[in-house]
This record gives sequence, C-alpha cells and structure tokens, in this order.
Amino acid sequence: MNGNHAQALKEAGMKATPKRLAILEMLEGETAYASPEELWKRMRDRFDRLGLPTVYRNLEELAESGVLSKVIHPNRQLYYYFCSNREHHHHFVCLSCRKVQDIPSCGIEALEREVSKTVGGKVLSHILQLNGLCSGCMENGGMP
Amino acid sequence: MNGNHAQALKEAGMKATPKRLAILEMLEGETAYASPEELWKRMRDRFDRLGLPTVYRNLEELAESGVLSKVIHPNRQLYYYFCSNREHHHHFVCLSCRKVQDIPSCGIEALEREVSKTVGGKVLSHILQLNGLCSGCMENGGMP
DNA sequence: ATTCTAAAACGAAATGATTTTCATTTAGGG
DNA sequence: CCCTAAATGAAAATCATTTCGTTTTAGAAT
Repeated sequence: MNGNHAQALKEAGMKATPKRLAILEMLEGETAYASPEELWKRMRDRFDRLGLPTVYRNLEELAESGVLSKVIHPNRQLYYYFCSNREHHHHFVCLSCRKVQDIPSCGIEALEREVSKTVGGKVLSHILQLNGLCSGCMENGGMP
Repeated sequence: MNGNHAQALKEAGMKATPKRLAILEMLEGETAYASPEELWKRMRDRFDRLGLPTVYRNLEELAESGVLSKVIHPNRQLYYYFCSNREHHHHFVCLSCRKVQDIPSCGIEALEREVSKTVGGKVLSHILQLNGLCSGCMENGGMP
C-alpha cells in the first residue's frame, strides 16, 4: 500500500518524499475530499516542521500528474481526493459531507435519476462544461 | 432591447438601475464571457463614479437570479456571460477566446465528438460534476 | 410632480486563500 | 557515501473578492 504510493509517485516522475506519501495515505483512507489546510493540520501531528505551501504545492502537483483529483467547488476553494478507479468515470460529490462517489454511466438526464437511486442522494445541480479551443483559436495555434 | 432588460430585471425582483442595464447591454453584445474587472473598466467610460464592488455584486446577483450565467474556469476566477436560450442546455466555452456556444444534446462521449463537428473546435477536457446532498446528509436535513 | 423609503451604490479598507521568494535540506541515482 | 536536482520552510506578497459604514437613488405612494 505504501509501496504502492511510492510506485505511483515514481511513475509520475515525483520523488517519494515522506510528506507526499503521508498526503496520499491520508487521502486514500478518506471517502471525502479535503482542503489543503485541513490536511496540513492533520499532518502536523506527524511532522514537526511542515509548511502550508508544501501541502498546496504537493496537492497541485499530484493532481497535475493524475494521482489525485481536484474538486470544483462553488465556494471556489481547493479540495482534493484520492480515487483509485482508473476507468473513465465521474463523481457525485456531496457539498455537505464531502463524500465522493463514483458514477458509472454518463448521460446527464438519465444520470440524475440514476444517482438518486444508486447513491440515494439528491442532485441539486450539475456542472457540465466542455473546455477546449474553438475553431478560430485552433487556426491561430491556441491564441485568441 | 433595453426595455427587455428592464423587464427581465423586474421579473427577477431587481431594480432596473442604469448600471445593471449597462452590464446586461454589454454582455448581450458579446459572444464571450467577461470578468468583473474587464466590465468595470469598460463601464467607467459611461459612469463617472463606478465601484468595482458594485460590478461584482451585480454580476453575482444577476447570476443568482438566472439572468446571467457564470463560467466555471480552471483559474478559479469569476466570469459571466449572457445567454438568452431558456431551454435546458450546456455550453462550450473556449479557454482561449472565451467564446460561449450552446450545445444542444447531452451525452458526454457523443457530445465531445459532436462538438468537434458542430462548432469545429477541439474539446480538451470536460467537467461533469453533480452537486447535491448524499443520502446521509438528506437524513440530517443537509448537515454532515 | 414631489416625497418617501428600502434598496442600491459608493470608496476605502479588510479579508484570506493561495503563491512566490529564496535560503536550506533532502531523496535517490551513481 | 556523494552529488545534484528536487523539495521544503518561513516569511512576505499577491490579488481577486468581500465587508463596512455612509450616501445616493429607483420607483411606489402621495
């Protein structure tokens, strides 16, 4: 499990530092997403010296390399979670308790109904946004 | 058109102030989303006294009441755009030129292919996130 | 048209999450 | 066991967004 994380870090081209491993261990044991500051507070028990920027940096880098996932939250703060599902899928995130649950299928309208049944929760809203480059920008090599 | 906006504001239960109307006029004439600060700078030509907080407040209130839409941007800054389409639909937003385009259908995988064809752009990523309350929180009246 | 009042707008200052800087320490290949 | 690039900490900066207390205004009532 620990070696598992070290392996994942190596594959991501990142050094397996104790703090990175600790972050992954904490998040792997959670069903909920966490904020950088929360993780920092919890990690201070295990490290006498630990800077908040280090937590921010590592979380961002881990998300960048796909080891962690980032939550898009209405309050626009950063949250991260660990998801071992390597298949293409989506998540149902609870704005209240922060639990993250996998969603297998992928059709919005049907999706909301299905979520209500499978996870027993209530979908209040959904965010579907496609990001990319429009045809005009494609022609300009990505410039507006 | 102007009366149209005044009407929309009235329906939203908001006073039709010159600054709100100006915001709607500016955004209606745009195919791209705009940041509060950009709108503020452009509006200063027309108002000798205009606070940036006023722009922020109005944009948020207009989005809250559904007159405007808010963009969820990777850089986590706020952007808004005007969309007159009252039907349920989604948007393709260009991260480069900020153009916002309607997307009629609603199935992700097929969606990305379709977008490539209909808008001629390239989908680099998509955000699909369902927000709501999980079953546990439902039982606790929305508390974790 | 004038008055009235709640809502809206104001500038200045505060906020606070996130980032940057840079000197120091560490992981891990050789 | 060394060496070098990468990682880290502390402090300070950033900067979009929000708050505060006050003044102004839109629009209903007169």
